[in-house]
Amino acid sequence: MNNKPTIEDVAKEAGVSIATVSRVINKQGGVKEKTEDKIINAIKKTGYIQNAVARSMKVKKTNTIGIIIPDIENPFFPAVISAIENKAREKNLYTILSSTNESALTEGKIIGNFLERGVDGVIITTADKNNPNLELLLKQKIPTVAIDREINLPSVDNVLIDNVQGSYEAMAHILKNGHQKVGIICGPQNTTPGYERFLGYQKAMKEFGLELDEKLIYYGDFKDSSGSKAVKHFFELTERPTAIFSCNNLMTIGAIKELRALNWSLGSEVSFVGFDDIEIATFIQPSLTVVKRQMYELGEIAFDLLHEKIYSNRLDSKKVMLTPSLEIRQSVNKI
Amino acid sequence: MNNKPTIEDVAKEAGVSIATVSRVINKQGGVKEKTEDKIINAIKKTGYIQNAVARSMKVKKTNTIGIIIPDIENPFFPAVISAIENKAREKNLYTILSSTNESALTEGKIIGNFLERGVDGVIITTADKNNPNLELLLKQKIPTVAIDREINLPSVDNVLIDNVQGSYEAMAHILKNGHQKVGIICGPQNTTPGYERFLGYQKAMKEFGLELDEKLIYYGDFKDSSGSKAVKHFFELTERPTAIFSCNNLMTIGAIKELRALNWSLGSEVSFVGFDDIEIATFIQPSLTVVKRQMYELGEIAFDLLHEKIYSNRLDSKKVMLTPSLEIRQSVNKI
DNA sequence: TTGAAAGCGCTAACAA
DNA sequence: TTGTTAGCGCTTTCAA
Repeated sequence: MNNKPTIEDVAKEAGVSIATVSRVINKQGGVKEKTEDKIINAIKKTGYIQNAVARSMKVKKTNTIGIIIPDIENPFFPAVISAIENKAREKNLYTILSSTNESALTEGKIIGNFLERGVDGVIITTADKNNPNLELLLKQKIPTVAIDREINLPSVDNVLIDNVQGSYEAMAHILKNGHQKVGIICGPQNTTPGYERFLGYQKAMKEFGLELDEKLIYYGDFKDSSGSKAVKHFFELTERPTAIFSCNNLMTIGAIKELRALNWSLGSEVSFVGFDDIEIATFIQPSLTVVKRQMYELGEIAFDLLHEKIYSNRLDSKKVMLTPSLEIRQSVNKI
Repeated sequence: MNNKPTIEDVAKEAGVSIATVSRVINKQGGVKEKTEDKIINAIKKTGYIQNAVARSMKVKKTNTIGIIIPDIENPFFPAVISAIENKAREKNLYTILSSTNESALTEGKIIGNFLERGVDGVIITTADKNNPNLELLLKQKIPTVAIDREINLPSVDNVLIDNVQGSYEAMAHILKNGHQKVGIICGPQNTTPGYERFLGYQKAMKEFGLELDEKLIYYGDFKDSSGSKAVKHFFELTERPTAIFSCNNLMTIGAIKELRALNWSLGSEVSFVGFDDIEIATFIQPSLTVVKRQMYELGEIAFDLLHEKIYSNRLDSKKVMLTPSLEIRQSVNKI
């Protein structure tokens, strides 16, 4: 940011006042065409670029929305972000993205930074819905939309998918095929998807008259390594599960890798359903049955809600729930 | 950004001047402990958060670096970004990410926006190395590091991988196995990787005494659809290639999908090597031989160069070249 | 249709 | 050790 030309340089060059220059920059009208031409030329000549920092200071708007996600390397998020970015660009809004790496501490820092920078709104998938730093957002009256993981604070909108329903359907599909011993690879229980997907599992088990078995419940962290650890754990059991349900994409990948390493045959020896579709699902044999959700839609709705919140000063707390669908392929065998 | 508490509110609350408050906020020392305590309390009481916009205006630093990538949904970039973000966070710098969707026009807008916001530096994988808007970055004296795709402008650093070498090795591996008709799925020729990977192909063909055949050269756009179109094109040839080399990950995925749709058997009927590793590579049968590169390292080096450029006012143009490696798996058969 | 000037919230030089 | 004050570059009254 070295001695760039300022609005004053342009004014001098054009022989007018800075107020007039400001008027043409912001297209407010009420400037003689001839004057405007002079100014436009002066802008070109000086290479002037409006200083958004100074502008933000006056208008108290940054035209920027902050996006906070837990893990940029989980392909689910780039898809959602892509949707948000496209919509934001249409509306001439800009996005700041930061990823917390599933750490509530980092999340707190990022929120602080976003507040300092003065974002107009925030879209967040929180690493921990009990993170006290989330309340900072409210204290500063920053319009906020939670996505994928619920935040129970007043005036925060939530765009969620019906995890219970999604995992219930997955489980029902497994159980209808006669499986009785079904292992689950859970996500963190302090996140909505982690908790709710486990709920769907429990609901299905109960409905089909089956008891929960602690040995068949593995608590993972949504990273692929826990998928592989879970499979190893299940494999070492004296009574192995005949089917496994994995609660997210990354853990599914880890699990499938481990299945292969262990020579535990997918489909014939152990059925499998994963939450979230993944690239490899249709490439492996048998292809993988998964719970699918509309990531693009999720991002778009979140953006629309945020936009509305920012520009209409809406203060209530809306909740949108999308229903995922079961994509039945070949990885569940009949018993 | 509604009537948030300002430094003045804190000063009033603590009964001191704003200068003193500023001193403790910025940890400059020279403040009596008792005064400092009063101020810290006042900050808590008022819920004050430093306004980074106003601060940036004075110190002419935003502590923000802009990252521009062509496609956030290409998993190569999240990996690189992740590395940059981690390093940036360590140094208390923040990142703004925007993706151009491979459009030079959008890229221009994003650059403009970054300039307006006053980023301290930019890391960019350009959609078009001839984009005239890139020069804006120089005019405004913004330290810039190009990553993956070269930018030939004075004072721009480049962190590249040796595409020629990588694709040469891939081709050499194919040709050594006796293949003579090798199709290539190229990327856009106005990008470094697109152009150079094609060069490596040509170099290998020449060295092995083979003629180029226009029918075996397909010009794609680095998206998966062109991978599948390319395979279809090759399949319809009266003399089909016995091996295919794909120039990026997404096109490889599209190509493999099409291979299956066409029942054109990978390995036995057509050998295949892809540039960049992909998740499915080790999941399919036969597993896919690929050119691998160090994405994390790429991001880290780029960040280090940028950081150095920003804080030492270095003006020369460094160039770092990383060498990719061939990961030989099973998708190339001997003829 | 234009210009002068106040002030956004902050930092830093200077003074006390 | 603390306070006063001049801007940073811009937008926006108010006046001309």
